[in-house]
Amino acid sequence: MVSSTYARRTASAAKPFILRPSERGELSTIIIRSQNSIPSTQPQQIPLQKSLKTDQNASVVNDALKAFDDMLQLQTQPPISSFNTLLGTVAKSKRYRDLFIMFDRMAEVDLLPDYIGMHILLNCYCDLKRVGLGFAVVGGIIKRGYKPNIVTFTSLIKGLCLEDKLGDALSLLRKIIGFGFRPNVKTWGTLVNGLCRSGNAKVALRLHEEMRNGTVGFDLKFDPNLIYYSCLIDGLCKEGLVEKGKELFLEMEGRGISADVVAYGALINGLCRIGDWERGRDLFFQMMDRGIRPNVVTFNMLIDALCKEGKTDEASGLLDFMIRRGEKPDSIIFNTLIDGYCLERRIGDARKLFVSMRDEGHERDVASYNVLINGYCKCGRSDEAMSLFKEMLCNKYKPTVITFNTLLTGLFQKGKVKDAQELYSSIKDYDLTPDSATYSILLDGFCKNDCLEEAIEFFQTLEKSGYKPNSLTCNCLLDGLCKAGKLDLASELFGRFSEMELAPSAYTYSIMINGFCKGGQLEKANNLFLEMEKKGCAPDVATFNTLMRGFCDNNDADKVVELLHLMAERSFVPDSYTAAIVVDLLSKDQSYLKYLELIPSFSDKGEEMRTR
DNA sequence: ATAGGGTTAG
Repeated sequence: MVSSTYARRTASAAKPFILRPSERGELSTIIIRSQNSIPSTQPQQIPLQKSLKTDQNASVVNDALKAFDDMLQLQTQPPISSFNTLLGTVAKSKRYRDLFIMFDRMAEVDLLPDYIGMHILLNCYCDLKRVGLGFAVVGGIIKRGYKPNIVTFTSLIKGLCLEDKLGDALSLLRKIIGFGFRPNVKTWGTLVNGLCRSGNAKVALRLHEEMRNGTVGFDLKFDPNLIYYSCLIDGLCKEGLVEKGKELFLEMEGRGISADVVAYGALINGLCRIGDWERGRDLFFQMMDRGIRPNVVTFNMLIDALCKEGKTDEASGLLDFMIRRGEKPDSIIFNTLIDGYCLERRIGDARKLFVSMRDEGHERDVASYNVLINGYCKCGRSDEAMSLFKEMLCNKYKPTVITFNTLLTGLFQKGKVKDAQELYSSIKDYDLTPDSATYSILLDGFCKNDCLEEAIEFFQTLEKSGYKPNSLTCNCLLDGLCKAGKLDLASELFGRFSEMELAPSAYTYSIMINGFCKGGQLEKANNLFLEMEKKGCAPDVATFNTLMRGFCDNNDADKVVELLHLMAERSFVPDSYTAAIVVDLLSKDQSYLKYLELIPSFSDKGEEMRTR
């Protein structure tokens, strides 16, 4: 190992520590007084500083920053490990902007970070989704004569996962295993988390099972812990595989690992999301019986679940209960409840809570505004949504892409195409970049407001700018073209999917099938239905419904019945659209009454699905 | 002194 170089400078070379607005867009700066100004013990805060009021770690971090500033000015420099401790504290609080300033300050006095310090920097880049810079740091680590270890690679794997480079993460893992590195439980946890967050919980589960069963194909010390299991359980639950999650939960406890509030939360949230509020509540009580104290996050899951069920008053009661238990509500809880009122179209109550937040000293954040703006938009009150937007700007809240996407949706819904276009062009003025959702909203908005030309033109501009539209964005235009009867243009765009390296989804096919059906080209619709299966894209209930609706409207009842049989064969659960088609079919021709027998077989399956 | 977990808004 190479020892770190300390070149010392006089204490006066170090500047007072001035923190700039951090990554999270905090509104002001704080100044930590340097020794030679006022010898105060407390860091001075300018009142505008928002995050610090709510951030419990803020004082710890501020103390660390002050100590760091002091240490840089000492005549006898403390050991590098002391700097590392402070770097580690700030890194843990995710105050990356401050962390970079610390590294800058160190560089100013020629104090090179050592092995640990470089890993803190590496991990920081990975968290910021700048894994390329992370690799550069690794290059620096090697250049300095250090050897990367499993910590180095775990950080890189996380960075790759965060940038959605799952394939690269996996091949890096394979490579280091080949080099003889031994991934540990944190490495596996990182990978499992990465897989789950990118919608690959099933892959994570397979990996888990292979490791557990010893069939993974390489030498492995499998020693899962609570956090590892929590990642997996949460990932499975988020993909709706709650029963698998429960199994893993039991497997974990079977290994003597007791669940904590997070592990329980994963399951409770999973159950709530699939609408199994009863079992979610039971689990909540079970958790409390075991002496595990629910916290704000747990309560938020339940409050959100109640809100989504339309039981906002009960949700509000639960919030009171939480407060009585001594948990301090945070902005997320309030935002959830405000959203609940909005969902119920109780915009007055939503506004009241929004106002009372400020009056009672609870910090609002940009999401509070976004939620309420969405509420107004959903109620068709886009003017009030826009005034709220202006109000948030006046109050120095920085809008996000979500703010714009919400407003754009609201404006298009009210047919205010010009306003929407204007708002869209203003996005860049806020240092924001539209995302794929913005593009979809624009395309969809143009199409639904009879501005097909604008939609086509916008799409072309996007492509010319080098942007690669994703399939969801293409679907918007595709749907617009189909609904406008421009089947030739739609077919052309559909035909370009592979050239654009996009895979049509079941939804894409449904759009095209619907287009052909409405255009009276039933055969083409049917061929597309057959084609999608050949290409490995499984139709879903909506695809069946679309095609059946086409045949039904075309009075081809036999074909509808054939498709109904096919659905039943494949254990599809029919929905209300399916039901409407069947009803239509029967009203057209009583002789199809005999096919009613299909319905009980469906509903049995539906029941089975629900109770499983 | 460096790597891994849960909640809201489109």
